[in-house]
Amino acid sequence: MTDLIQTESADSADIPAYLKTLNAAQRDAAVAPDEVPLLIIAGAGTGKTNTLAHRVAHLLAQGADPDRLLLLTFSRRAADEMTRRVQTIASKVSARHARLASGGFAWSGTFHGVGARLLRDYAQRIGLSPDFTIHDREDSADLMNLVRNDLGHSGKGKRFPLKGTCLAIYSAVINTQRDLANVLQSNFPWCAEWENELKSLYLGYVEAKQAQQVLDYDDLLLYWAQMVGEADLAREIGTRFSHALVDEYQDTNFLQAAILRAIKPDGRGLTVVGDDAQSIYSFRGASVRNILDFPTQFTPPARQIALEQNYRSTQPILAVSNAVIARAKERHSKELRSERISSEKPGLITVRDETDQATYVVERTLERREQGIPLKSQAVLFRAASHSARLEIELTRRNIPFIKFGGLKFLEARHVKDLLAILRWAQNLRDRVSGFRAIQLLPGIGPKTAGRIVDHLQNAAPGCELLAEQPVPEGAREAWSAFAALIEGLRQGADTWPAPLGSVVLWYDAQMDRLYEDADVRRSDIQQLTRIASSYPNRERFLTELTLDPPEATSDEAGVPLLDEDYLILSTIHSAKGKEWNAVTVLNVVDGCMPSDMATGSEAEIEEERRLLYVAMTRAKDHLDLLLPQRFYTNGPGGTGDRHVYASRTRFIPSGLLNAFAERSWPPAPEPPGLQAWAAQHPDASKPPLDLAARMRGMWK
DNA sequence: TTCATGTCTCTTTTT
DNA sequence: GAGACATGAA
Repeated sequence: MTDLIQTESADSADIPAYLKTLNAAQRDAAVAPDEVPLLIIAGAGTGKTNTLAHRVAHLLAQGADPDRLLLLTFSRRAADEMTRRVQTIASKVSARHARLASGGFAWSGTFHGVGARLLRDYAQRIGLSPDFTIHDREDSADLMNLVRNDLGHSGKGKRFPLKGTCLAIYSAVINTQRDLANVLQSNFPWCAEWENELKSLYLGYVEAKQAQQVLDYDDLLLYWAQMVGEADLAREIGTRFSHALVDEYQDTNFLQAAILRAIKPDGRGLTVVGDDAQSIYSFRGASVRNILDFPTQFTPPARQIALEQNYRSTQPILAVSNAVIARAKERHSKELRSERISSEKPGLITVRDETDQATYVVERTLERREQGIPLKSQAVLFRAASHSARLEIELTRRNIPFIKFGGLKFLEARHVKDLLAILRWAQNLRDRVSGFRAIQLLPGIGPKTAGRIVDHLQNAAPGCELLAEQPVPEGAREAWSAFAALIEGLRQGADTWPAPLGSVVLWYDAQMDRLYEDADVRRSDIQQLTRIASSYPNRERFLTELTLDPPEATSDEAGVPLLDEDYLILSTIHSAKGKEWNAVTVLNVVDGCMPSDMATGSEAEIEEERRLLYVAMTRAKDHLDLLLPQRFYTNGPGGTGDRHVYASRTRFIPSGLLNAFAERSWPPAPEPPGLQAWAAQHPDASKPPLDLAARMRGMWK
């Protein structure tokens, strides 16, 4: 007894103050020696990111240099969260580190973002121009389309895969590092007949990117992986970073794992954190194998620490979540525990259709706000961005502010892309995608003329691109001169910012009424873009960083609500990972949405959908509602938009699980009209309201 | 060659 | 409800 107390007090005396808030397993993970690679298997809500942040704090306390820490994760939202938490906790280690609270950790971010920075640093040594531009998915698809047309793959008898599909296949090949035939057969069987054409298309695509000094998202990883495939560079980059810590490791793909192995071949200084039950990104090449096989990839093998104490959710919420994931086919068995007692079962609410669903959510949300739960602590989650459309209408109608994460981005709007294309083209006249798009904004100029101009410029010697002399049809000459002058002005004023933006907006504004019927709605987006642009120091930074770090939330109003304003969170489940809210509502928990109709092809896909539901449910701290519209509308093939299907409860919640939920219908079924109700309203009535039998008899009297 | 119009197909999740 | 593609008029 005495012994025990002594040990305990001795222990707690040894524990530095900044680690005292952790439990034993978390602390083990935080202070584990860095000579051996470390794998932290952490269930939902077990303080995963918090533990990672404390490990960073511990490394700093032991003298690590914050500029030599590589902190990586997959999604931007997770990266922001990780960076923020690490900064907060690391700044508490000592006065010396207090400055880390605001900034610091230069190498913290998404794989793609950090990759882009490293590639710029080493560009010259790997034959890359340091001012390469980065194409987002749409730009990449457009370039793919240009090449596709050049090769004559479009419009000949049988339909060739669309540009987006071509890019998706290409991306799958890169990220999984499998060969084309293999990927086609397993993921895109309906395109298998085009294998040869696709191969030549991809060669053309790669050549086009190189000619224009453009990288796409996948290149950021591919070039990085190739770069550290060279022993010299691998060593150099490996020693540049004393430690590499990766959050959400279950979402990494083959390339990302290869990068880590290359810079930390013996695993020294390497820490990865993840949860195989939350792997939801296999559609872009993520592989659970990365986390399952991690320990054995090193000698000595990685140390493994599991975190199973859940601090987030109440017991009843965790119970149903555990039950949902327990039915998964293959998983790292672990049972999360919670000590948060509650008598409130998660709700399973049946509503008639999506309109009722929206009304219910709004009323319930307001009710909860009355009970003291601010809107910001409530979230509505859904499988696909479009599922919240009706809810958004209802929220707007009732003047309830909200922010939506995921789905169609601001940057994907056509008019925003137009404006960016002008700026990008001015930055790099060889950028055919931007030029092709920008030039066609002029009246009287179509694809043919634009293509010709773009070709001319590509072949012109650098510095000799004479815009005013480009061949344009007579009718467009005047408009072209004005446009050429605008571009020249932009090129000369490349180092002033954001002043030149004004002239572009002015020019574009004049074109908008001709281009768009709803020009006024789009104008407010242009205003917002101007505001965002002004916050960057120069044009180059604006254009390169916007692709990797675009404004991630959209709201009904132009401009993000003020920070002190309260607003409801709407988010796709994918974008919700790593987050938590007091009250969580999940929309459309029906077969067809969860699992999505698009993802029922293979068992692996269905299993991922199950994990997706698990991720959604485990975001909730105190209140969880799953909504089951009895029918929902689809824009299915042949349908005109108002086709609806009758839906049934998701297969992931079988009947055996129902008693763990509080089942309700909404709106509540009306009291059956009849005597009882009537009698209740007329307690003194002795006669029925209408005695039909007496009337029948009376007809014959 | 551009531009307006009609028909057909496809519709997820993120960097 | 949008994008790809075809068709025909200017």
